[in-house]
Amino acid sequence: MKGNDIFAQSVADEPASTTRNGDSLADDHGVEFDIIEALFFAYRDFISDPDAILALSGFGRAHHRVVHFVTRQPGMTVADLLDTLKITKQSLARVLKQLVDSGYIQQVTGPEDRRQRKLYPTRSGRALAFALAEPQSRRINRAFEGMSADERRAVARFLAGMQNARDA
Amino acid sequence: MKGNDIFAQSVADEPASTTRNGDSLADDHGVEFDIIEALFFAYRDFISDPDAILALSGFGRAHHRVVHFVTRQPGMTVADLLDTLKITKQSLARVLKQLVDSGYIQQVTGPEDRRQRKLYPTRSGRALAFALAEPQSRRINRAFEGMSADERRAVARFLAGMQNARDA
DNA sequence: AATATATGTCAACGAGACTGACATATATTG
DNA sequence: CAATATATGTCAGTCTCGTTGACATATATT
Repeated sequence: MKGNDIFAQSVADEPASTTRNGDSLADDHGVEFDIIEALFFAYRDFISDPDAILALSGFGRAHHRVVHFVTRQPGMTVADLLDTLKITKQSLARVLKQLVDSGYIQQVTGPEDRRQRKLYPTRSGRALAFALAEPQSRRINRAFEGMSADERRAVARFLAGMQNARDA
Repeated sequence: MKGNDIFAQSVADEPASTTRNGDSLADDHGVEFDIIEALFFAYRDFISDPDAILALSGFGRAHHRVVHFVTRQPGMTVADLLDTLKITKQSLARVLKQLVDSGYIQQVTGPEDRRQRKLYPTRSGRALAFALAEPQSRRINRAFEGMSADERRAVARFLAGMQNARDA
């Protein structure tokens, strides 16, 4: 209905580039469109793996991240976690509370600084973290198949190079 | 206040693994925790690049994806786009409408099948797509620095291997 | 003529992020 | 010791972007 009769204008706008090479026209200007898209699809599928498992506990991806990092670095403080996830404490609060209430994470008053709450996974928290990591790990190993150790190191270097500079 | 005096229980729960190697204990079981985390940080920083630009137009990441794919594949239908993004049409509707209303995307009735709405970027839509891709592309090239053509191909193969099987 | 398909739209909802303001316990500092 | 700073928690409201379900319209297909 609306917007159909502006076809003429649309074509007049940029006919050459729109039809130049028939299909994809964005392999231009040296922009890494292919890698950009590959990253989008790879990451989307990568994070979809744990979703089924999370749904069983009624959790989401936010819970996944928390359980993961606390398992990776037991004893980290709330501030550490906020810094790692780059979210606000209000945002973390709900998720963390649910994980504590459900018995996946425990908070311990800091032995030196009693204002701190050091975070530890419980046994089931660790189990959950591993269960969530397992399908992702299998996907990674599948993607690594047929690659030399050098090539695998290149992938790791690439992923590190994609990150912002870290303060720590 | 609550949850602090269960420390004893927490420690009794799993003392060996929690303290075995001091810091990170999750390099266990052959799980690819390092790559999992590297992907998390890499992707988070990667998508943060365009956010500042998007904020200027009042758009979000959903708009980014639409402008990107329509620019990459001009003339794609709404169904194509839904299939690519793996979201519902109701979810796409708002975002697409805003982009059309703002003059970044045009809809053209399909010449063969008049039920279809083929999607094209306008000149400013293309400009936006390129502006958003540019910092991401620079980040990718930075991560590629010092890598051989073989290693770069390995990265591309890895990202492809991380994706689910595609129908098309 | 009946049915299927492509798209659009209304309404309600949920996850997960945000800002702003304020409370409490504990450390640090003047 | 008093004042201030820090770590954490919490209440309230908002935003983006996804969801499901139901229904409408135009066009194709059978």
